[in-house]
Amino acid sequence: MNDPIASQHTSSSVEDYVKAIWELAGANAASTKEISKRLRLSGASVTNMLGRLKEMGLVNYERYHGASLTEEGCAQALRIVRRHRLIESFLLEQLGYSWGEVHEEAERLEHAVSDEFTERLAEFLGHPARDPHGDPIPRADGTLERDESFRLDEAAAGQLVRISRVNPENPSMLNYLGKHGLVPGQTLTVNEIRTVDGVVTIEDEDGKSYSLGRPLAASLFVQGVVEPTNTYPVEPTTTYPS
Amino acid sequence: MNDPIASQHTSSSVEDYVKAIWELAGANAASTKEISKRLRLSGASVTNMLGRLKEMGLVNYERYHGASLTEEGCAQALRIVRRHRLIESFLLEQLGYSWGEVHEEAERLEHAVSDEFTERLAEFLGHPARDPHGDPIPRADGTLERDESFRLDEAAAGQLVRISRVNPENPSMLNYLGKHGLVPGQTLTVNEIRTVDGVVTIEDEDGKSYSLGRPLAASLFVQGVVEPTNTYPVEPTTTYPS
DNA sequence: GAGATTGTTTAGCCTATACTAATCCTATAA
DNA sequence: TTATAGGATTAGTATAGGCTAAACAATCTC
Ligand SMILES: [Mn+2]
Ligand SMILES: [Mn+2]
Ligand SMILES: [Mn+2]
Ligand SMILES: [Mn+2]
Repeated sequence: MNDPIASQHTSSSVEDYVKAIWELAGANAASTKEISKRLRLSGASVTNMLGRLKEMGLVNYERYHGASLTEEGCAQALRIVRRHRLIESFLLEQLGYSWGEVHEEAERLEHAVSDEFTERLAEFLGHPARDPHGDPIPRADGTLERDESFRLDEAAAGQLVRISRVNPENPSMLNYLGKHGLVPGQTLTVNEIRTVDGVVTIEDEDGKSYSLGRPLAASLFVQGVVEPTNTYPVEPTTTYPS
Repeated sequence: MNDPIASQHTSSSVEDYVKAIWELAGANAASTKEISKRLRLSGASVTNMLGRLKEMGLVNYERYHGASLTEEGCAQALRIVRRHRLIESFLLEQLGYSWGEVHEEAERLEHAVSDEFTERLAEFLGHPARDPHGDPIPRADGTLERDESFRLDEAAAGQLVRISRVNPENPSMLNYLGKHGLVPGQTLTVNEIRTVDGVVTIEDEDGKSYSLGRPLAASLFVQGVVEPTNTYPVEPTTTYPS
């Protein structure tokens, strides 16, 4: 059914398109506009590529109705995302890159490394579960830890939460958050969610409090801190981003 | 004089051409044929690219008379070779790649890493002077340790020599040499150089002896082991391969 | 239901980098 | 000095992946 030869040589362009669709829409369809905005390409270029991705069996696409990943396309996307997040981890933890620098470098390297390299790197790093931004690293078998976190500005006042991940898109926000220790793993108390302007006031473990504007608050993803109620160990997985 | 913008975006093709000329000819001119054989491209493709490399100021080229690197081209080549050899070192020493596997992976990665990555990797590895094959790693400033080694089959019978590098081109030979500990640093005694068939008989530090056919003997580069006669520390450098 | 708006596609074009086949040069050998 | 073999170039073509401008479709507003 699938041509295993064809699925070998995906160019870096193809890989970036497939990844973009996965990040934008998960299992749903992404529009031409969304993709073109994210990849900073003209709409015409995207239309053209969607046709070719369809030929390659990587997306379902009908003109004027966007594109969604096929199973093959989703598998490809996960492969690239795994590479990306492992490489980011390496850059930060081993080479001493800063939080804001890792993304750009990984964006290029993800297309150049082999599966061999990827798995050896995973081994070298001790098979990390999450990247420096708290995003789960897809496993070699193509499964992904489900992420149950929500945006900080959607928390409730008084709630005790833990930062699980941050939006990696904006380097200057990353920079600010990193400087103040607002990184994955940090526990926070939500003091106030002000509906007027969206400012969220929080207090960290050391009792230091911050007032974060909506853009910053929306780029912090948290999970409620609760006593575990599970009696049996269930680890839900998915293949799409949260 | 030089356009600093133009020298920024060298594609991976351009980088491979420049590196090939450096490896084939050093400061001299490489012929279209030589380049096409090394890169496994048609002669027509090479002719075409040489014209463009000339436009970019990377080579001196006159049709029918081969191409030699300009200063700018040589600097580019050294940058790529530095990346290549540092990456090879990382793959072998840190990720557990075997001798035969490192070259192919480095051949792709050398085009994807940034200067930032390269220098952080050099730091991470402790600024190694040579790669796993014994080839000197160009320094960040564009200088290169001069290599005074000669082919094992050009040694003299009875001579005491040390392996300084091995030809990295042939994976199966690398494999054989690696398996028998015939790696850079190993000291050997040359027992016989048989002119009839080119077989070289050597003895390693443990007294084990080998008879190497011409192809194998020619892919081992050695230096004579002598007492140092230098009274002042001179470290000769160059920008071209030996 | 008719425009107006906005997103999408088509048409036409461009560059980089390959290829083959045909032609042209150069150097060597007689 | 000239024929010739082999290397080099040209001519013509292909593919991937971009672009702009113009035409077209879907949706939103009145
Ligand atoms: Mn990318
Ligand atoms: Mn990340
Ligand atoms: Mn290469
Ligand atoms: Mn090497």
